[in-house]
Amino acid sequence: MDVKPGRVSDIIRNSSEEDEDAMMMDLRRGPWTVEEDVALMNYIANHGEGRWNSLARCAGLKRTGKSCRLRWLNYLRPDVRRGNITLEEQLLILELHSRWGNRWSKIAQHLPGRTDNEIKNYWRTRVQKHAKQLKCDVNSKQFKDTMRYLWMPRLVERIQAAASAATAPTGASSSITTAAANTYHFNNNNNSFQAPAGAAHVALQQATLIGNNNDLAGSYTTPENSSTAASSDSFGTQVSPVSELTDYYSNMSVNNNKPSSQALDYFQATNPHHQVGYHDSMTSPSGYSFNQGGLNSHSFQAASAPEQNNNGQWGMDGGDFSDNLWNVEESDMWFLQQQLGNI
DNA sequence: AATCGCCACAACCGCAAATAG
DNA sequence: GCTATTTGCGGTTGTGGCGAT
Repeated sequence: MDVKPGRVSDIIRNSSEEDEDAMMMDLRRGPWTVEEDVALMNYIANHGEGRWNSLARCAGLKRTGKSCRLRWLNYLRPDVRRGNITLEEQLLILELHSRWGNRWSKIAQHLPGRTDNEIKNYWRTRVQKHAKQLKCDVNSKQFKDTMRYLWMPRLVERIQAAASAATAPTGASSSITTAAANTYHFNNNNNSFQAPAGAAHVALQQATLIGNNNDLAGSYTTPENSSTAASSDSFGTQVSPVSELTDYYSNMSVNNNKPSSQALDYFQATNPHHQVGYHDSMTSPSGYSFNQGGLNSHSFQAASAPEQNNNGQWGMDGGDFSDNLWNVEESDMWFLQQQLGNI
């Protein structure tokens, strides 16, 4: 979403305690400007984060400490990962939410670089939308079973397919150029961030941060390449090895595909106690049964779903592969609706 | 070309827990 | 131990973008 510079109307004027303080001090709220972002980044680069109220004052920002903290954590922090939620991340979110419910910050701890806000937004916009389209409550047993027995196995399939396809050349490299043009640079000489020359605020929305001091080190994935990087990025190492999903995804046949994703490995851990993989017919605890035909990639491809191309492939019509991974979510909806129709 | 409605996401709000003084 | 302040979290809202009409 593009963010326009603040307006006069953004000056606070209502009545909570913090707002009254804010009004007394003529504090701003609403979208952040490039100048504010740079001021905040520079201050944190030199003094570190914490003590947000005093930080806001000392940095010369007419913002509440709360607002500064949120801006930093959810947006400016160098390690914040932007761009589409990858398939692996979707899978993790579904799994972790089924375990912990709306504990967004806890879930976010297992998705490096993702913020609780981003995950919460994903859940509300995507997952709840699916529940709505399936005409069931997002917290209902039926929807949870649908996620567990249909959607998640389907995601695993797609991750595997993506891993195979990733070995083929893609045309994703051009995105790097775009990102580079919208990049904030950290100047090591004077410990300051510099906005790109003539930066419109819209550029900030897609900018990556490149820092090279102790606190702000490294370069970060771009919105465009974050999806294609899914199979080899920083998943897994912080993820608990214990998953209920392993019960369902154990012994999955991966002989023909060799996914490199650690996240997928996470869901494929061998469990000697269970011989039934997701390709087999399953009956959910609440009594819904899901036949293997719907979960079999061959029969699935043979069906006349809306986004199937002439080659019987999913979304691989010559466009950017990461886009297709994302857009294919609609075919998931079609697929889930077909399956539920058979129940 | 203009308008409308929906969607996604950044930012805000209120509350509770943690920490400082 | 008490109070004030700060931090963290989950829920909600406001707004720009974009497709449909």
